Amino acid sequence: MDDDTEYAAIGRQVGRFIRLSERLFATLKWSDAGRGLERPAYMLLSRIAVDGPFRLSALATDVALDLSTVSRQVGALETAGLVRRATDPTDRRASLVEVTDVGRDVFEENRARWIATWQELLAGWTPEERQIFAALFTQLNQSLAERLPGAERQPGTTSERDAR
Amino acid sequence: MDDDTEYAAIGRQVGRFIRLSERLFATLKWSDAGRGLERPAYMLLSRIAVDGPFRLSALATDVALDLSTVSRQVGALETAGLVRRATDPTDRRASLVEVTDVGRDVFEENRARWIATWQELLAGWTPEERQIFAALFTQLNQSLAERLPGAERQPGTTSERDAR
DNA sequence: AGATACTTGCTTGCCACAAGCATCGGTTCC
DNA sequence: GGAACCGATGCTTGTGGCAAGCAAGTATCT
Repeated sequence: MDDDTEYAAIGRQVGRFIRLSERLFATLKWSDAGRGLERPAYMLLSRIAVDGPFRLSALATDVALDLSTVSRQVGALETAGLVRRATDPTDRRASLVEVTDVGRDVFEENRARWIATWQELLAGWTPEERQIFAALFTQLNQSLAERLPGAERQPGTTSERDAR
Repeated sequence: MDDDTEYAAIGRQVGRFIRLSERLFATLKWSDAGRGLERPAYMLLSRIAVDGPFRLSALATDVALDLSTVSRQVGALETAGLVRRATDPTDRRASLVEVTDVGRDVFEENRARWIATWQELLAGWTPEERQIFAALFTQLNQSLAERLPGAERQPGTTSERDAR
């Protein structure tokens, strides 16, 4: 009974959070050095910059986006010169996407800004709170990823989550 | 610094979470009894059902959506019969939106489903973890809301939904 | 041949911005 | 006192745009 309200509280906060963080994303100034890039492109850029060359398909499963979307976004990143494609020598159907020097700069700048945003947002928190929150959040994402349909993670080939 | 990575970790989880929860929303079956409602309509419905009659403008600030969007979604809800509008007697420009009986049923059903989802997702968590997480999450949303532009919330009494 | 890695065309959901309409509240003018 | 006016407010509607998925196509691998 009252247990309900506990879950309900979380559910409610989640709903609110999604909305708010969407707006947060939207209002952030992304350093794109004048290139007209979309928000999700930066998500991909950061994945690429952090975890080395990716195949498009690997990226797609990693961020839980349709391959077609990834294809377009990577295309945009490539046009903007933040990312470079090389055909996979072992399979010429596939491309390996990797970050360029410019791309890395842009990434670093955005990363710094993003981190600063969170430092600001979590200013009043104790280190323990931050730590616990991060841990629980990670755990939640884990469950979420497992629960989602189409999240057939085959261990081995895909080096998705866990990052650095 | 290592401090960076802590904030970075949270930031990263946030990004991931947004994506995942979008998919979670998308895969959820909303009880709409055959009415073709969009996802955000249910968000509004739940706000209306829980916190009584709302003015559209109050709803908009509450959920951090543009008034035009709210207007359309409420229109859809009204057409679907889940919600009813009455002109505010004290100000005939304004409408008070309130939930209908059917709307309440739909809301309850969705709420139950939503709660069940979270029970499932947080199955492995201890009560303490859930509680802490809920609290921190709430706090985070608070900071987020304050930080967002156009959120000129006064800390005192933030009940922007008096109206009635 | 059949699977795989991607690309491209199309549709849909969702959002914001801007212009417009009705109403309100206060001021001015008679 | 009341009519006329004026800017502010509550909402609606028109429009445009991004991002996501699906489906069909192309090239390549096995």
